[in-house]
Amino acid sequence: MSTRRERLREATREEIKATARQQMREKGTAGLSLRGIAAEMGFSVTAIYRYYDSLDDLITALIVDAFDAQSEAMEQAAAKFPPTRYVDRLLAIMESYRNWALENSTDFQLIYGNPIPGYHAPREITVPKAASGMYLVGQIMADAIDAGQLTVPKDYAQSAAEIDSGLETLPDAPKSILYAVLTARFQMHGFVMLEIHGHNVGTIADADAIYRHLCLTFLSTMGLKSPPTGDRDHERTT
Amino acid sequence: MSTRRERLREATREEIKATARQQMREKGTAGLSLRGIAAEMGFSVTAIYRYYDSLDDLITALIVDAFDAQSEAMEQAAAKFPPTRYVDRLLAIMESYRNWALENSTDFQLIYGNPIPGYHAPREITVPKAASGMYLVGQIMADAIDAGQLTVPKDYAQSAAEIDSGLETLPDAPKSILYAVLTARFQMHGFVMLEIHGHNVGTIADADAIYRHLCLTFLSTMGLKSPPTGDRDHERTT
DNA sequence: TGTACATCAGTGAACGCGCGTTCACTGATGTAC
DNA sequence: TGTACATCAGTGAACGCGCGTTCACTGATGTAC
Repeated sequence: MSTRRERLREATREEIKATARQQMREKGTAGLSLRGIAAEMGFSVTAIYRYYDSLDDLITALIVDAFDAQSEAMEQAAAKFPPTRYVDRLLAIMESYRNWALENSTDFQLIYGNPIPGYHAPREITVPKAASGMYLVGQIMADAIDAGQLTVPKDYAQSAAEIDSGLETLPDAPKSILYAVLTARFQMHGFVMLEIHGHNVGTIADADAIYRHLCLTFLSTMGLKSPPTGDRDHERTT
Repeated sequence: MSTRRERLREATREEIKATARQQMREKGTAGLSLRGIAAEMGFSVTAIYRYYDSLDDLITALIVDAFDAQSEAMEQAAAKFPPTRYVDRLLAIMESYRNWALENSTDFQLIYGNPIPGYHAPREITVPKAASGMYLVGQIMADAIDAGQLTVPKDYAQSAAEIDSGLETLPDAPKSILYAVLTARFQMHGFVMLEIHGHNVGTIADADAIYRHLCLTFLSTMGLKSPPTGDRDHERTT
């Protein structure tokens, strides 16, 4: 039950964040400023303070939004296939990791790039957010293994001791699966980070193809025999 | 044949860069400023202009240095073992990638992180520099394969078409090897990037162990049967 | 060897800029009676 | 239904800060004769 005023207020808060994202797109994450946002909106600078206590406050809100948006993108990618098509869902998520980063590269940099000078993120907010997308991957992977569509590589089992002591304990997932998830994650993250900053230029001609191949190679180390088809027929209309 | 004046001049140029690195360590890459450097050195701001034409000029010099230092760290790591101990050399390089990044994290961020606002790196300088460490890896890997110590995984051969069209042509190295190098590189880079910004916190307890295990897992996909010993006996004294 | 001059290192004031934040204010919108 | 008052959105001036860069300058160091 929100009043008209509350709705307007919320709308303006959103508009400020949207304008902030636009500013970051144009000038980079470090180019973000309250004055720039206000000017873009036709506001006076001080009006912003009605909606956010400080610049830090606004940045925190942007970071939270970015984590949520990234998680949601991954969930939506998975939702394009029925729950039991585990491999298709995994591949879709892996593709969505890169796609979201490319389409929202300043949000991606805001989360994973250099910290903004003078800003310190409250850890209690960012740490839990950061892992949520990876939990989803771990869960699907566990289901896929239960269903016999994927297997944990022998290598992992042989070196269980190192993995056991090296990783944190997670609820509902054995450490071998966490390790597999991380392996994929590091590759995805490294690829995307290098791509965003232009460091793949001299070596990679077709980034789409190589990234996809990287994902498929990973799945094949997880025991996948042949590439999934990913038929459009089976995709859900969202 | 350098005059006394030229040597002093060069020493001051180096001192400025060293102070700049210190400033970045304390305030982050975006906190770098000519005024801050001058104050730290007990100089007036304008004295810096005797040595660098502008802030951009200085940043470019720092970037070039960082690329060189990273390459050198990798070469020195490889040099700890005799030339034919390919696997030990590869492992040492992979470890040095992370170690250098952790020990020189602001240099690493300067090269691979968010661009500094207002600064645009001259591509003709940074692009060739960036790849030189990877060439070294590719070369050792090719030698290791020739010597029968490693092999290109079957997966790569099967999907030669995608790799062939997706990658740029390199001198002296087949694309399958480039692909293998990139696979390792993405993992290393992703791990380090996440580690530097604190995103491994909730999941990884012993980063040293997991990173090493990641490297070994990679080498085992390259056909390595048992982990290398890396005996200290065989290491060169540098 | 000393002298005249050119070169170079470093100074200090000044310019114009954009920044986050504070403060006292105006005027519109909502609420209680 | 109208009136009195509280709440809230937004303004504009001002503060103090740090920034890169330009400019005319002083004094020391090196060089040519």
